Amino acid sequence: MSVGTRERILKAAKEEFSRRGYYRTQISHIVERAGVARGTFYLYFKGKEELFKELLLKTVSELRELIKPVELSRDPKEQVRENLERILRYALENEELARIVLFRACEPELSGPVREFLNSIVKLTEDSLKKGIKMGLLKEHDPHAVARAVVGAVKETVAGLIEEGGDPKELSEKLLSFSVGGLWRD
Amino acid sequence: MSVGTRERILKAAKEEFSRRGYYRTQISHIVERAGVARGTFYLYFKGKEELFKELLLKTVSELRELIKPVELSRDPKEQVRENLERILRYALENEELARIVLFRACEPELSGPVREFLNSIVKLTEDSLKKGIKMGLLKEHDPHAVARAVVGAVKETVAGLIEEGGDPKELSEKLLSFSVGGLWRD
Amino acid sequence: MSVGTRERILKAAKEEFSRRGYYRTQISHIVERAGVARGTFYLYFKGKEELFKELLLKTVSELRELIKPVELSRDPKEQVRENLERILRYALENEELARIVLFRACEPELSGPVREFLNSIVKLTEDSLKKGIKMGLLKEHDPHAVARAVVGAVKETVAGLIEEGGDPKELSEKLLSFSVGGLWRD
Amino acid sequence: MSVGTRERILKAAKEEFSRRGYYRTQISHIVERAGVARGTFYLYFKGKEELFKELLLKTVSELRELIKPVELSRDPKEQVRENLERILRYALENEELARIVLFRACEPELSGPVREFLNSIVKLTEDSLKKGIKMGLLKEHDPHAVARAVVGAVKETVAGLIEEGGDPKELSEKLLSFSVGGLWRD
DNA sequence: AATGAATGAGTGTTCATTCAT
DNA sequence: TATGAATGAACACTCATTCAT
Repeated sequence: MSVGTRERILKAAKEEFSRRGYYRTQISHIVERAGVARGTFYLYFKGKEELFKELLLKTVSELRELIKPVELSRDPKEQVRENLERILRYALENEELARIVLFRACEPELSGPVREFLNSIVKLTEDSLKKGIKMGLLKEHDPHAVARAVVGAVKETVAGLIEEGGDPKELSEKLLSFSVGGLWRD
Repeated sequence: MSVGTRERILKAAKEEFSRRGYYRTQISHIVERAGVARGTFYLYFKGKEELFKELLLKTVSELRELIKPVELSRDPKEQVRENLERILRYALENEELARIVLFRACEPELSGPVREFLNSIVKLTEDSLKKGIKMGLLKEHDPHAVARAVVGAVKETVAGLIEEGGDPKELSEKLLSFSVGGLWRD
Repeated sequence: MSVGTRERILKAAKEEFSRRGYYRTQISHIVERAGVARGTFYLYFKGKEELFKELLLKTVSELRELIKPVELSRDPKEQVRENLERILRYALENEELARIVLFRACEPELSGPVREFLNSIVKLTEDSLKKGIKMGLLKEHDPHAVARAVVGAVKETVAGLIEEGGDPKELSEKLLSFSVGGLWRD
Repeated sequence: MSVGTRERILKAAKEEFSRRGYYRTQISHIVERAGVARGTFYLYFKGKEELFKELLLKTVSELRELIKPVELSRDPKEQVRENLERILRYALENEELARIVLFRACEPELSGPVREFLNSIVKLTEDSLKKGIKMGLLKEHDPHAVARAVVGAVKETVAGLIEEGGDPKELSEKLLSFSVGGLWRD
């Protein structure tokens, strides 16, 4: 068989979870969509919760790999923009996973990996901001508060991309331009 | 009785929903916390879903009232900052409601009012940006993309305030300063 | 007050039970229709079941009183017809009670009084038939089987009167004529 | 397995419904009697009400098939008697179903199919009576009133057969003889 | 590896009844 | 007498999981 049973179930689960959320998605929805029997599901996954967490962990780990550390040898703004673009592109190409991470992981017991990921991104951003400030490149903002704001701006941009479509490259440029230059003309 | 039964149930429900989310919260959790009998719950609320929606609708409607339109007679930046401060203060004083709206309203059937609210705020922001651009006050950004980014920044700042604490006034200033002036020194 | 609270409740209960049946009728239906508070109901009745049984017992006892023993000094057929007419008239004037007894007393624990009443009427009819046979007035039918048939014919005629209306006197004549003379012309 | 799960549940349901009536019968009664788990019930039936209605519909449809139209080529009385016998025999062989239809289908929302069936039988009887009158075989009775009476007599005879036992053939003869010839000797 | 019938703990909701006022 | 807020036992139905085949 060209595509394994496990992959069929994973694909079906992504679709169902992203449409219905964790609690409204039933095992029967998943196995029907995957075209396998109920029992087969439990040959590949310990249960519904484990499967959901696996999807979350896989996604945040892939997202993490998309974020490359900024090197001093190249323009840092461009590198940040590339990171943004990669994330936006990933969300566009993995819409269901992005939807699950952004909108469907809200019960406390399930959202742990996502919250950790976001916190680590906030931390990463904060450290970069601190570095930029120290190097004199950035204004003297409160790095933590601004890091949260920036991460929030990115999250919402990703959400917008998923809901309304758009071009990852352009959006990354707009987001960067706003973050870097602010709104005010003067 | 100094405090009504309905209020006791509402308070307990806010606490439970904000801690456990909609699906993990059972009626028995709510009535036990409220110190009333199971049947009493149904004297005041049609059911679990209705109660949850009531909490969501009440919150977004209160949030909406906190946002005052910007008047031309005063400094617009200060008015925007006041709006931000009011929202942050509300979230701090109504932590449970804020947590429910931000983190616990994610199942598609329940999150409708919240999504509508956020979309309306994005629209409002977008219109303000357009006006500011037309008046020459703001740079020529894509108003829609930037509006999403700004709303995302606010959302995440609210989330940070709830999770880590902070001062609404200071945070509103930091948020405004970042949005207005951007990160870059030059 | 011209009409007592107890009577108001009884009246409301008759209406509700006859429309909805025992299980679909709730105490709240009865007290709302009666215009009294929930608690008041329990000042006058021990509970829902007791009230229902009271209605049944009252009705069958009133029905019983309508059936006069046949005297030898007058035409027996006319006396039977008068009994029938009285029963039909009672059903027409007490439609709700009749409906309850005929259609709404079907759960085993509730229908006891009605079944006993019907059995006693079958017995009464049977005895009359036996007497009539002994006196040479009636054909030599199986008295028990025929008594059931006759009682069934009366029951269904009462039901028809309630559902479709009609004149008690005429119906009693038709019923008697059928029972006495049968269908066959020859 | 020699007998299917669905049949086991149906059998148990017939027994419980016929003994306790619709509302007093709990799903737990049915599944315990059937020897299956609670959830198994819902694999085969949508719910308690649907199952009850299925039993009613099945029974009235089977009863309907037992009633053969009277042909002109044979003695009409004998054909009517055969119809009666078939119905009585069915009731005897399907005591639980007969008991449900006769005694347990009394709540307005549930009794619809039974009422329709009885009305159609009254109509059928009425039409036959009219034909008989037109052909000069029967006396000039009010066909509708007499049809109700006849159907009532049959119903009660069925009830008596179930409660007290008896021979379908003999009972059909007695019932016919009473209906055809009446009670009066002269 | 795959099936799908069977399981049973869990949960939202109802409604007759009580009791403090 | 009358009230009506409060009670809590009861019940239908769901659905993740198991297991014999």
